[in-house]
Amino acid sequence: MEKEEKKYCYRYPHPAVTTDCVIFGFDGTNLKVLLVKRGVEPYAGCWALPGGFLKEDETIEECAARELLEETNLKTELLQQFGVFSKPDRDPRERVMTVAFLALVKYVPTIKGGDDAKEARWFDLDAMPELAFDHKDIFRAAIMQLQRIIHFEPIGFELLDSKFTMPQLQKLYEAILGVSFDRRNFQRKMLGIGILKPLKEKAARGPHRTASLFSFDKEKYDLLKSNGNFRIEF
Amino acid sequence: MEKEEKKYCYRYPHPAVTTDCVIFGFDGTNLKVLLVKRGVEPYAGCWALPGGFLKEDETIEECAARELLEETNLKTELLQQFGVFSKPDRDPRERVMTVAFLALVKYVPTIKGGDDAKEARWFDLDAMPELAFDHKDIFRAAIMQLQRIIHFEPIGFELLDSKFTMPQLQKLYEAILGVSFDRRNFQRKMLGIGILKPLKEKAARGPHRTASLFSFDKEKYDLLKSNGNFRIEF
DNA sequence: AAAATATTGTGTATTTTTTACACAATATAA
DNA sequence: TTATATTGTGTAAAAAATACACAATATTTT
Repeated sequence: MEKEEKKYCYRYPHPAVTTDCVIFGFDGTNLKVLLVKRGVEPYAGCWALPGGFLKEDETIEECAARELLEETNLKTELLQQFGVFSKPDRDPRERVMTVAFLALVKYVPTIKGGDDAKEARWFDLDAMPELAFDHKDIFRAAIMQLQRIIHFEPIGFELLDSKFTMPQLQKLYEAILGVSFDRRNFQRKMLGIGILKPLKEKAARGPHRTASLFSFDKEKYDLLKSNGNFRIEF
Repeated sequence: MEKEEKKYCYRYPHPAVTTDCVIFGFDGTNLKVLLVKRGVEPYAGCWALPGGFLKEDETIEECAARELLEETNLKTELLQQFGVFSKPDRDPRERVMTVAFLALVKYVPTIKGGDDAKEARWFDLDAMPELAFDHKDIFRAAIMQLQRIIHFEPIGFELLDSKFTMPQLQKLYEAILGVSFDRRNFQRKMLGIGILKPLKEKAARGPHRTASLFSFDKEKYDLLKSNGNFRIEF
């Protein structure tokens, strides 16, 4: 290790900087998180949040987007930083500070891992494995962030298919907030916000009455957002 | 410059890391921000957010608290990170990434500058000077963060004296949110939350009727907070 | 000493929003 | 054909938000 060429030199100590992404997906019933299995030490074989080192000419946002694509081949619907984790000894190799990102993606069951053929898969929130580094702390902070931003961002539409039923939307909100809503009141509230477009189509999915489909009305959302009038209270 | 000893060497490029604090105070009428005048290049003589470089063995939070104390001699009532600013060219010297903090302090008119005798003073939000680096962006993000957290944190009590009147509290909320409230409805809402202790004392301050004083009931607040029931809607 | 001024304390009626709640319709599976 | 599970739909009651006005009082001015 000491033999490696060290060509980046500074007068003062600089930490290494990484991004780590907590990627949420929704399979229709459960909220899930995407983890990758580490191939190298430290924590080889351990599950971890996807992430990697900041490059010289990219912003922290560009780094997160690049790493996420490289490791999971997923397109993000929302990617937002929510915290810096900087305990000096959080990485045994050297000082590494990480900027944590919350990512929302449309769920696809099987993830094609990254270039380095890392295994990647979804975990239910209540069946998470041990995580490398301080990733458990980052994960916990991400859940709280998700519960916070649900009031200010239409995150349902990032996580659901472009056409979805009201019960699907409700299940998603219930999964994120860990509560349950009255079906009729939930629907009234959502429609009242004015960013749902009712479609003519229906979605048949089982031995019961068919649910109608909706889509996200992005124009109306952008209008509300720009007027500062978008807010969902529960 | 090139003659300086460069003793911290790495295999890959590492950015320098700083913290910058957007420090808010309230003088009873206006919300204010504390700025320091830079003594050295780059941007010598220019106003900037107080901040400085991360040391080897401190977390980013410890760095922010240390820098804030060193540069302003103020005790913070609330200190919370809200964003990373990382454009590769934001500092002309070298790559410097900054973690931005929001700080709330009890207002004192005159600030005793830091060790390096930097000038430090309060500015009204609508009379800010030009700022160094990308500090204008950081400042704007801080205002938005403040407007966001006012719904989840009792920030009035961080910014006001330990005893305060209802009109003072109202003026503060109005200053932060940029709106005005009906006096009676504001009082009813605030008292309804249940974290205000009415005091026997009164505060005489002018040619008019005296206002009663209140204090913050931290015990009740902690109780509400731990039950997840603290939220102020406007 | 009296009057003027500015600001505080206080309550109610109206509107809006939230909550609680039940039964008929229908797509599939048995 | 029947059973099953889930959807669509409306109303009444409770709670919360809003709009609004006048009497009280500490200081300053006359």
